[in-house]
Amino acid sequence: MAGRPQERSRTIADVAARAGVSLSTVSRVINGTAKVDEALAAKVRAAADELEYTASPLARSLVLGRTNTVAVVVPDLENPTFHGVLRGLSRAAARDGYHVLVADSAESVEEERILAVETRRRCDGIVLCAPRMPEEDLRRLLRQLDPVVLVNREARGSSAPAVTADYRSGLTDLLELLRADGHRRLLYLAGAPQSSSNFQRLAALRDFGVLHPEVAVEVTPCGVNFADGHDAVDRVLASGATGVLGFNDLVAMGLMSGLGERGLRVPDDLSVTGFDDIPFARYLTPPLTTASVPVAELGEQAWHRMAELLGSRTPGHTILFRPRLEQRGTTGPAPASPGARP
Amino acid sequence: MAGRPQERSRTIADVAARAGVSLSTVSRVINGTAKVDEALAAKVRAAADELEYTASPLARSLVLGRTNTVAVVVPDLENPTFHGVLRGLSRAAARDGYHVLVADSAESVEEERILAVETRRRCDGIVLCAPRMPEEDLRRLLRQLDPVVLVNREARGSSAPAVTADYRSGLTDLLELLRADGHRRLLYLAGAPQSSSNFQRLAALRDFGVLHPEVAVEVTPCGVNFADGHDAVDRVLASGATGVLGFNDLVAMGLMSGLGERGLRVPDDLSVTGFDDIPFARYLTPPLTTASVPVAELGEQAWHRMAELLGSRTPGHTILFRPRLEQRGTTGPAPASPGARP
DNA sequence: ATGAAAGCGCTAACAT
DNA sequence: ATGTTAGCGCTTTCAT
Repeated sequence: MAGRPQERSRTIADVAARAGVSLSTVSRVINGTAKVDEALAAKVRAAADELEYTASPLARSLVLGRTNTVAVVVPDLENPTFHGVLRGLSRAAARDGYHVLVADSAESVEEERILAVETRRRCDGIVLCAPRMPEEDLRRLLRQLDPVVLVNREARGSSAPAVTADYRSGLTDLLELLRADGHRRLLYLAGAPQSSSNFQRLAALRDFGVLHPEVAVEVTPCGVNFADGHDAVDRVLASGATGVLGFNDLVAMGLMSGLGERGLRVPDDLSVTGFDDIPFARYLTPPLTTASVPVAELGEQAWHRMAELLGSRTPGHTILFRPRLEQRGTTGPAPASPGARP
Repeated sequence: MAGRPQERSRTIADVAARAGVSLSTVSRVINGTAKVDEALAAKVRAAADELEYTASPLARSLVLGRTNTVAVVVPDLENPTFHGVLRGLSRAAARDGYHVLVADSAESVEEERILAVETRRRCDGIVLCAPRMPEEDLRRLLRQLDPVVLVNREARGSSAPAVTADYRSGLTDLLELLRADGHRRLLYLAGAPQSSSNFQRLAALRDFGVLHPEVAVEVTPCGVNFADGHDAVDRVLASGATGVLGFNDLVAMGLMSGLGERGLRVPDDLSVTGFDDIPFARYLTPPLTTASVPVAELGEQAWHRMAELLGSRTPGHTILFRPRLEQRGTTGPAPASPGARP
């Protein structure tokens, strides 16, 4: 004798009727917002249980002006970094009873703005990953989106808190490592030219150039994916560099794969570094030397900043994770005779 | 003379007042639901533009009984399979003007049920990935969740459409490949014992055992992660198998890493296969032989099934993607003397 | 073709 | 302590 599925879910009025009380009393009992006689309260709870009542989040949101939802806007759900951020954020938010909406702008900077604004209307705040948006556009957008937390970049002139990694110091560590290993010709495979984190890496390169004029550092545009790294192999070989810094782990892996196809050995012929320390990095053969960025923690901290904003507590400060150098198997002493290659 | 940020967003009443018309007229113009005099319509549009008005999705949802949102519930956002599903789903849904909510049950089967039911109230339908939920519980849950689309498993006795890969045939392909390469002792590293896709793989094992009694096939519990595969290396060596089938690519990679540490070579000493064909699989050294599952398409098709359900069109049929065998570098002829190992 | 008014399900004054 | 009522912002009868 299975009952047919309930056509429409129960409303607070059903519960009130069944318990023989007013709507407000039900509301008060459910939310514990005011004192209600224990006998009545019990009746209400019983009625609610019997009807399997739960309040409509929609109706509550409308009247409370609060959705208990935040959205995370990312340029590309394919990127391992955003997986981590999303995971960290989603779990942290869930612990505080918040839901998360995810919006993927599919790499389009145009879309990103529209998407963020539209999405904003369905939630209480935005966690924004917009690495390539020009800073001026970003500032304007941030005002529309408020409250908003930035991930992986900052915005000068805005009070929006950011949660990011210190890409500059991470790359500096990698550069110093290669220098200490005797490398004197280095090549950086650049990521998206407009992106904030690429910019920071270039800054590290400049600092390094000033500090160590004896080391030649070149830059070549490359990209952010495995395929980009793979395709860069010719330029890498032509450069004569003995140490190559990939924009990220994916690029480094792609390069290593291409190098392997050419019969070159890492780190014997060439040292290679990545960036991010994605889960597989340590398991490559050889394991990838990289700068480790705690992506899930980035997401978690992004939530904490957001929670502060939502609770109108003191706006949290921007927080920077310093990447940790992971010296593994793809870097080693510079080869004695860099020219001597197959 | 920058205006201060608008405190509250504009309502339809603001637009009506500014255009000198009634609320209904504004609504009709905005939604194109009825004929409105062109002159009036123009005034409304102008007013809406000037006020940067967009209707509150919340209020619309409440009155329309439709949120234009679907949720995807996954057991673990860390799993590469779900990344793909989420990506495919999110983009496909976005094309149809739908938003996506993501809920991560953090592996807890208990939570999963509560989470799904709770999340369901905030959206129009659920895309459910619940590989380990007992089938009876699942059936009950499906009724509460309706409409719902299942990913990566089916539920007998329920009309909920499913989108999944045919894990059984995928594993069969892998088994046949190893057999053709002369392997006569095989070992399967099992995933989560309760999981549907593990179950299907075991079915393939049984079929294969019947068909090819000359091949010995063992099963050992292992897991679903890199670390699980890595930790299985002792059991693998003890088994005397010359061909090992990892539950998935992660497990296979972990195993290969462990094998490497022991000085064993793949595929010379041992053949290894994965499952899924995650993005890195082809780039490992050697590239991983695996059964390719198009995860993003799984997500995309899940959306299409959901869209059918939401449009109350004929409920879509369950759809099965047949994994494609990717014969790459980790499999090869069985070694002449399987016992002769370091 | 347009407007007035009811109502989606809920909360929070405001009464009592 | 409990009930009555207004109202969140919108769509949709129902009149005109």
